[in-house]
Amino acid sequence: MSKLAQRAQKLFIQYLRENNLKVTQERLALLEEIFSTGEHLDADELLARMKSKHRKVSRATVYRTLDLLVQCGLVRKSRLGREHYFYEKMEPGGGHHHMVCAATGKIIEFWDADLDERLRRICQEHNFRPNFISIQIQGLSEEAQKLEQETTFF
Amino acid sequence: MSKLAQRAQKLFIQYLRENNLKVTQERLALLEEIFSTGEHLDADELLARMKSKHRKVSRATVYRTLDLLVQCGLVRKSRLGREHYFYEKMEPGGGHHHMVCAATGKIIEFWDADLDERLRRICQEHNFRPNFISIQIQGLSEEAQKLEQETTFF
DNA sequence: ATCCTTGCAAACAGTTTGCAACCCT
DNA sequence: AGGGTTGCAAACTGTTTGCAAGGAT
Repeated sequence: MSKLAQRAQKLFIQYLRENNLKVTQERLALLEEIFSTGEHLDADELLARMKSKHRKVSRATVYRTLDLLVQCGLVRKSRLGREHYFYEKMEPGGGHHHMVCAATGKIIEFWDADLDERLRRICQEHNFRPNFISIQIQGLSEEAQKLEQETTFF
Repeated sequence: MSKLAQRAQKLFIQYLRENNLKVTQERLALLEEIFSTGEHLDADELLARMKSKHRKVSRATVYRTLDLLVQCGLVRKSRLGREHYFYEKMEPGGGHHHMVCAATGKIIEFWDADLDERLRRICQEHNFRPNFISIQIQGLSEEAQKLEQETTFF
């Protein structure tokens, strides 16, 4: 288990205790799985991974635990232009933005400090606190561009 | 009917004819309603408006017509961090971005030329054609900030 | 007359929830 | 022991689809 994962577990347990919630096998196993993998995953993916690797957990528990993790700030939940939510672990200083292909759903991550700074200023102007910023650019990825016939009038 | 709406209708009819589709009452009425109102609306809102104003149209037809309008570039469809899609008419030169409150779902529109330019450059770097850019910033609006107790560890 | 479109209701996908059995503390 | 938690299945929300009746060309 990585150092980050260990820290996350500690924080999660702390959060659970503080709120009179139980530290269960399922919750710890889910947290571990989330922090042991790459970036984006949706509930089904997580469920499948749990089924194959650690331990069987019900779909309901997956959703309920993800909810808890979002509430305590260890995971962020977004809807990137597609049909379902996806989740990703929060990493200290691991800020990044997303670019989403409107046709294929492909997600590209990128980071641009200038952009970030400008965004924060814009948020300020609108009295909007950017506790976490997640940009979503809809566009067409390379692959999609090949298939596309454009029909834009304006 | 505004000039923009008229132009949209003309283009829509042209699009329909070119594709061997029929110019029906329902389609025209839906287009008119979309172009006669403000910015964002979801399928249900549109359905409700049709029910009260012009003419009853079925939910299925609403979705099917919206699809057509998206395909011919007169309407854009996004998912702004929330549970359903929303649609908005395309206006020539009416580019704008969205900021979405992660808590309340409130949508703020804004425009920032610098930001736009920077985004286009980033898209280029990733071989991503931004046929339309729609940023989504997740954050907390003023109202939500009042209710919120922060629990962010990182 | 032909073929497309509509409306209905059923199907669907992803997510949420009520409840009895179960597990943490 | 007690109260939160799990798993199951049913409920739910938003969207899509099959099919018979109706409308556009």
